[in-house]
Amino acid sequence: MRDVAQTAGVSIKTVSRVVNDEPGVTPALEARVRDAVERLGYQPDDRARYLRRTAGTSRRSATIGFVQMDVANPFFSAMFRGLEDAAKANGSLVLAGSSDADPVRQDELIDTFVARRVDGLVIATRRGDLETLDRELRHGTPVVFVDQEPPALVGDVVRTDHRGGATIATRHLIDHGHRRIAFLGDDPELFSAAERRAGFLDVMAAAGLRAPLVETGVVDTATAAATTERLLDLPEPPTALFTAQNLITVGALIALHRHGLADRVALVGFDEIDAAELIHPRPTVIPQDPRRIGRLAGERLFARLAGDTDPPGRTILEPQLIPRGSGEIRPPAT
Amino acid sequence: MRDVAQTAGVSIKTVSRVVNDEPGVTPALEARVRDAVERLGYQPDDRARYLRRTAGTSRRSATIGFVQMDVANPFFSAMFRGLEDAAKANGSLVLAGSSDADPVRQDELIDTFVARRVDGLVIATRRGDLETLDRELRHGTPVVFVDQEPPALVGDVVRTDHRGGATIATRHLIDHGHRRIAFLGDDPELFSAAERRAGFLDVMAAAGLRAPLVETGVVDTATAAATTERLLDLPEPPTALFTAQNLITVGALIALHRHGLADRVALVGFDEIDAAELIHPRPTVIPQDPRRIGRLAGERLFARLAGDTDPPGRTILEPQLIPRGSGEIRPPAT
DNA sequence: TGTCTGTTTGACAACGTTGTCAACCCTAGT
DNA sequence: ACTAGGGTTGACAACGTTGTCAAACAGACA
Repeated sequence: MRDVAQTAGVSIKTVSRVVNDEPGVTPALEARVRDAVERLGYQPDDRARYLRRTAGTSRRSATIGFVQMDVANPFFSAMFRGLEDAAKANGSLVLAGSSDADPVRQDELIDTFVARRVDGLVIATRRGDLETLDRELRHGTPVVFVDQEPPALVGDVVRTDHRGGATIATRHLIDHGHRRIAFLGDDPELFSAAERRAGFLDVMAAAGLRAPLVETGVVDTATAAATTERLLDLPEPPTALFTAQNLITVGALIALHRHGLADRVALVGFDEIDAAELIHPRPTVIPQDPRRIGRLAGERLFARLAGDTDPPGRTILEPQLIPRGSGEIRPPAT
Repeated sequence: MRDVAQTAGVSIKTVSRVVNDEPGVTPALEARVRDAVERLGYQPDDRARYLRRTAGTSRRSATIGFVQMDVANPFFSAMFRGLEDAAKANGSLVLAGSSDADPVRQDELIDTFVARRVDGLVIATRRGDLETLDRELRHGTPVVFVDQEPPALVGDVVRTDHRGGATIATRHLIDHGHRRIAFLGDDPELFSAAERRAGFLDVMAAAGLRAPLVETGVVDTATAAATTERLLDLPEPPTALFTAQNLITVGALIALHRHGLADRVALVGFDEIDAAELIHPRPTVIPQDPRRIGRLAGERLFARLAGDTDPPGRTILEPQLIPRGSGEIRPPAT
């Protein structure tokens, strides 16, 4: 900027005025400055700009931080996109990092984001405790939790009704005559996984059914396939599966195909899966809407930044079941 | 930081020394400072830090910018992850934005990233011309192009050998006896799409075959399905399809299934598709490795930042065909 | 005891920008 | 011709941090 001022033969303040479209600059001078800007390829430094501005008006860094489990997971990348849409509407950018469900990495990311003075944080946390966050919350940085819910309601939450979705899925299978229903879910340390399991157990108990086939800690497709095969080999195998996450659904379907049981054992999955149209039987699922979750989380955040001081609240999305075939298979006559 | 200094009863420089682990601070003072930092929940402001540092040692903002078509596209989110891995290894973060293949939005993103003084840019550009980039390149900001290639080799390029992959796919179909092969590809304004089409046409010509069934501008699954149905209804329908992108492959498969021709018409697709194991017949594909592309792009960028001044070069990944069934279907005896 | 050395500490400028305010110029009104 | 007033311009401080350098202090040696 100093160079530009020198080239144009004006003070740096005048250059500042021109690049900020402030009124009160003679057209002739403005033209000289713009010309110099062009020639030198000058671009203002937002870091210095925001540094100075935080004092006067309450300008922000126009950046929000998104801590997720894994950027490459379609569920999170769709959420990312929703968040980006909200950020764009508010002239902001999104800094994103993957925690891989590692609490240490998660804290590192939060620290780094805060050091850069992001205006707010959106977090899909695995962790129960939130020591690191405490500091930021005290600092006044707004935090929105997505998908997962922290033990205490220290910030807004946007998520699917995991428990309700699981309830619908389980009831659907019971209504289609199933009694021996297996549950396959992720690590119950995750709020979402625990809730889905709880929903399953609720409905089973309410229907007076025992639930001996509850598998947790199923983290990927391969494990899901292996677990499913083990269940199918039991003396009394399940007549239906409730697979409580997208990767698990895919793994279970692979196992069913291998055993030639895809048309005999019912399956309802949580989350939509890609290419569902091409799979036989077409899978019945309870889809989430991650892009919407991301967008809503972003909107909550920007509402906070705009001055909303309501106590933290929950935005719960109610999922619906999409019957497509696999969930409507009836149990064998016995 | 001033507050911390006041609380601990020392100068702000001493606080700076403590938080930066500089040597030469009495243990007693250091303890007082650390205590004050803890009590006040102080966190240094990286913006100011880097602002000051750019002068002395050649410190960077420890941020790189990633301009992609769509964060939510699995191809790009995998690439994002690879880039993040490389960034993490270099203590950096990734700022990402979706251009939706809109040149205006793309330029906006580039401008914003540069205004934040990212250390480098990774760009998956749709665009032919690169006006906006010119300025950054002159400025010395390194740029790595991924997946797509700009008209002039103004920066490093990391991408799959689109043309070579298309060659392999086409030859594979010809080797299995096909003569009437249809091509379905994305907008040829995209470098990758143009290259794949060129590879297809090369091989067809070399084999002395005419290629009247070349469909371009197929941008999504629905269009791909409709186009495929139109082709199948021709008086002389193709006996094989080369679908030059993941979404197109899915759309074509849906159309084939609807017509009951999935076992009769051969198909080879560019890009891996999810749940391939579950689809019948299992799709033969030429997969790319987007995560690796992202990682390599990141490594090129950090090599540049470390002082590498070689002329810009290409890193081309050679894809391989995975035969899984759909590509090995032979044409009807006529 | 005086001096020299080395270690610890702090005052100050600077990074690139904008907010504040005073100085300046021009025009118009007396 | 002088002054008031408005519009244009620039000098300077400040944002939060670190680099530079000098001051202050302590200890060791003659």
